[in-house]
Amino acid sequence: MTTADTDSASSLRRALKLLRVLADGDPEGLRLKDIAEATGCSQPTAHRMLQDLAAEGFAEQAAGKRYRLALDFYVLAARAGQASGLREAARPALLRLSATLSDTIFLLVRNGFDAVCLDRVEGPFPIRSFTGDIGGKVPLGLGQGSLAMLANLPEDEQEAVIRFNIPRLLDRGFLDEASLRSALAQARTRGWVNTSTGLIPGMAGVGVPVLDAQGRAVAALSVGTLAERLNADRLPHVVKILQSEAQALAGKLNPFDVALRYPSRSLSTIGGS
Amino acid sequence: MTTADTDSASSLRRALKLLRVLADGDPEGLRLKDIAEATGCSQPTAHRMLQDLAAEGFAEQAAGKRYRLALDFYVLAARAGQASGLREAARPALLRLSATLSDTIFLLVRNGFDAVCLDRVEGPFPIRSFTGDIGGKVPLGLGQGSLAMLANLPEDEQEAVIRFNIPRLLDRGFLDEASLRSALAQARTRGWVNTSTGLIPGMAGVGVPVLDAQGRAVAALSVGTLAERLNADRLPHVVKILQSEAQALAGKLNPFDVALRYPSRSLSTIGGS
DNA sequence: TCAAGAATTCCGATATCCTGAATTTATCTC
DNA sequence: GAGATAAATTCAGGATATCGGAATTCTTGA
Repeated sequence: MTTADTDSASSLRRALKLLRVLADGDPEGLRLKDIAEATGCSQPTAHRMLQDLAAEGFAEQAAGKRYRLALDFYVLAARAGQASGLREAARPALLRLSATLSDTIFLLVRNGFDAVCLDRVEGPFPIRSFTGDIGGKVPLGLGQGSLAMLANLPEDEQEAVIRFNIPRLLDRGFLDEASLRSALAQARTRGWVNTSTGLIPGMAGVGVPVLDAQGRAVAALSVGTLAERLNADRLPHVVKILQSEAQALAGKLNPFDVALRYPSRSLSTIGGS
Repeated sequence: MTTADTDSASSLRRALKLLRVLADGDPEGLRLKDIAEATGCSQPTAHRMLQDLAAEGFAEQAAGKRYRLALDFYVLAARAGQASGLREAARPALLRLSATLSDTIFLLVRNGFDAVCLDRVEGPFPIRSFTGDIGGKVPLGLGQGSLAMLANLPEDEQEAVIRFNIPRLLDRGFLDEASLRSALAQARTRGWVNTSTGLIPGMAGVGVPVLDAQGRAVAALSVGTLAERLNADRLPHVVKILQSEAQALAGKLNPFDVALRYPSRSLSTIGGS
């Protein structure tokens, strides 16, 4: 709690919070009153911020006076940057995997103590997953890809993440620390994860890490499918093809230094909030 | 120039400009000094804004003190594009089209006076296009999909767009207003556009509009390929399959009210800047 | 049609933000 | 490897833009 987020913050930070509110809210748009309430600022203030956001193309007013994020925001993010670099680089792999396996494929990256779904290509089967849509977050350790990444972090980081995430994992139905650690050990030695034990009934998946030059996990590719589609016959094939794509992707990533934004400030920031 | 962007603007708008600078800049990150210069504010000011952005997870410091956009920004943006859920809804169609035609498929939406590339699935052939990557913009009227959308706007809107875009189109190699209007008329009656006349040598494409319940274009599907791959034999087939997907997509869109953000403020806003 | 609620505008007080200078840190050259 | 240069970061005072309450206009629902 070095920098409290409860009380006063700079006007910029309040505006950014406002953006978050918009992003989390109904895609159809939010009413000014609700926005003001959610951000904790007065109605005129929210209104003025939204005016500025709209003037810059970051927000727009839909029918019914509702405010929502505008396309420019998306365009900006899509255009450039490290995250989208990875996404662009991985897109062909996702498409190939999806076409070959006829299943839903996820691209995850690590962000602090979470795994974030950067991209997803849907297969023909209806899937339920923790990660959910693009942009969805899960604690590191929950789910195939998420677990695969956690297993391939440097010792100390892994330990810090585990300590921080254990309560969150338990909250979401995970068994206990011992089984997490044994799963991690297995994942590290085998190089892949499968979740047939399924916290989600009827679902199963395989996740493999994408490693950087130092052998640390920077991302993960994973498959989510129906449990019946991951039988003993098919599993080895799925693992093999996933690993092959992950390795190819890792090769392309060499020039990138995917920032883990971990040791510097984020630990205290995230831990403290 | 109602609201000048040259001189003073609210601090929020300056911060948003800063975000633009970051997005446009080197993915590896930008130096504080250059950021300050690009945004036109002093170095300490830029620094403070970046601190706030970093604290909220919108920016981060890569190695070498360089600043760049951070993951949270992309996560948020991923949802901004979903304003209409269009991208998710269209994804399967894009994949089918790409698989069937073995060509590059674009999903475009209208945004003010531009067509924006919301999604793209690459085919095996190397393509050059105006729209470029995801997030890329072109003036309405330039390119297959862009033209298909413009052709299917309500009269008055179309007229306003044409007036505004003519100079921009001429700048980019378009012939003249008369040929634009005849192309639009043809596009409207036929229901599709093909650009074999190619402003880009060797390239050709087909674009069809995605219409809402009122018959207005809200999006477009288009194919971009090598001119030799769009011969008289194949063209009808491509048109047919594109139209069929566009129609199916339009059906899915019924419940949505895709805001055109047009008549209210955007015209003056965009026109004035 | 009326009424209640929401959105937008206005205005004064004040907290916040900006500019300039100083200090620390990194980078470059030899 | 060490000095010098340039950038990054911190600090403080003063000006200004920001904030919130109240009034007005507009919309929504009865």
